Amino acid sequence: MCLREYYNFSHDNIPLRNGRSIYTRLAFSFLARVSSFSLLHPFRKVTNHPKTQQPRGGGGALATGDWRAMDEGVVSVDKFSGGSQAYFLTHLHQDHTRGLDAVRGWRHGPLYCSPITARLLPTRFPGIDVSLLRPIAPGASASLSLTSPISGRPISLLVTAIPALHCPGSLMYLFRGDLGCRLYTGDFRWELGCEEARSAKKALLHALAGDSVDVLYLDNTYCYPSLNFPPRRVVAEQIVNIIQAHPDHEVIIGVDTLGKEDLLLHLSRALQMKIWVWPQRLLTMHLLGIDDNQEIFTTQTSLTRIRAVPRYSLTIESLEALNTVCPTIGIMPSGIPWLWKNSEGKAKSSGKSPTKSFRCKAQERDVGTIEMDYDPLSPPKLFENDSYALPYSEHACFSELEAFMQAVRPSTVMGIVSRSFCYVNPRHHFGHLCRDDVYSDKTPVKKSGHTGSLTPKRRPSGSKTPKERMVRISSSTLFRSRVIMKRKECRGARIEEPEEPIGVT
DNA sequence: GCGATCAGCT
DNA sequence: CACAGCTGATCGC
Repeated sequence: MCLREYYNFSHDNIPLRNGRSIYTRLAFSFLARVSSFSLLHPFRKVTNHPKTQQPRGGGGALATGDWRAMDEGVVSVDKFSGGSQAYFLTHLHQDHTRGLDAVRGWRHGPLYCSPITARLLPTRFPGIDVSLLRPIAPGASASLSLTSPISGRPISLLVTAIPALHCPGSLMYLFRGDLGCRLYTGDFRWELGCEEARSAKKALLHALAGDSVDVLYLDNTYCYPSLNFPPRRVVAEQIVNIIQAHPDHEVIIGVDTLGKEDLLLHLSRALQMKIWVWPQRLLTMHLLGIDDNQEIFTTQTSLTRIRAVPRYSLTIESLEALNTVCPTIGIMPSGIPWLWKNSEGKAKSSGKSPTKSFRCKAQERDVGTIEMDYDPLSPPKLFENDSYALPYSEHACFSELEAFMQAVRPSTVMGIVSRSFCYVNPRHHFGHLCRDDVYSDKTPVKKSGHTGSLTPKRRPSGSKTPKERMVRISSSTLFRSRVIMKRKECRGARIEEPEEPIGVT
């Protein structure tokens, strides 16, 4: 395949070191966007107010209707379709910003987020009215005086931002006040072996001030008992070793638009090498302030053999194409288990993409239990001999979720991720860690919505007994249930409103 | 014709 | 089977 052919086919945004034709559709779209980049408006300051004391028991001070109001007219998290009085963004990944309008901007109301997210938002949503942004620093609180759209009575909330350690600027939100005590984790990691996570735990416990969480909305992405992976710093060092073992290779690392910066920084420092990123990613790095002297990241391909490329660009075809020009290895740092489990470097290359190869493996495993525990002694391979997948995850693994549950001990817990590998309701695994699991045996396997409003939903029975839930679930069961749920979603299945507010007895 | 949303895919 | 994200098709104004 000649170079021109290579750049003409779909994954044409991986550059070569000779620098030819590196600017791609992605790069051009970045340039178009950056032209409309404007300076940030000075943000309105968030003031702290004394904690609003509320009776225990999950907001029992208010009538049933006010719980629905929290869904319909008070507060939304990672949901921006309007109709609420205050909006909260946990982090700037695309699947958490649906409803934010990139062109016409944001008009629905005050939008709370971290200062880092506020800094990045105008680059992703150029039309946003920054005067509506309400940055909350990690650990800080803000008080909200809202109104029940049903009763017209005032609602006081105190929200505290907790570092989520998922990607730069990611936050959890702890809500206390007239609607009870609710913790929305967003996507998070919880590596208690690291100082950052211990500090986040401290901040969380401090914010709780002895109060207990009525409803925990949990990142259940990897809520499956055998999904455990090492801390990120351990995996980062493994990636260093892999690159060092290929001194004459180009290296392609798949990353997203935000996240895994610490990995790239570690690689750069450990290997004493710059890292190529695409132009928008470079802007992001500079906005994050992690490479002010421009010593680490570059958009010049001639300066380095390590390139961070959009994750979707790292495929069998792109690697094969690159290897026709120069020896290249691919590295996929990802928590997705079927990428790094036991491929033994013998992937089926008949498929056009890594996905197809792994789908075959998943089907072969359907008869058995999923076993995803990571073995660091076995070099993980992605889909060819020259590619590697490592469990560098920005989401908490099962043991971390368990530790989190033990620290929080909520009255009840709900998963916030519907499109994930594990869509089993976290209550199936952590019900015993809930103080008052009022929905035992009555809950759907999966929450219908992805993220968003803060009103728990439930569906009448039909789920398993507690004993049945303890049985390890085969991947075929997971797959079938998933398909069913997806079809229901496609048909527009709805979950009815809760018959009574959580915690009201 | 345009933007928003959805479907499909990786 | 998809962490998050791209692309093209379709729909409604």
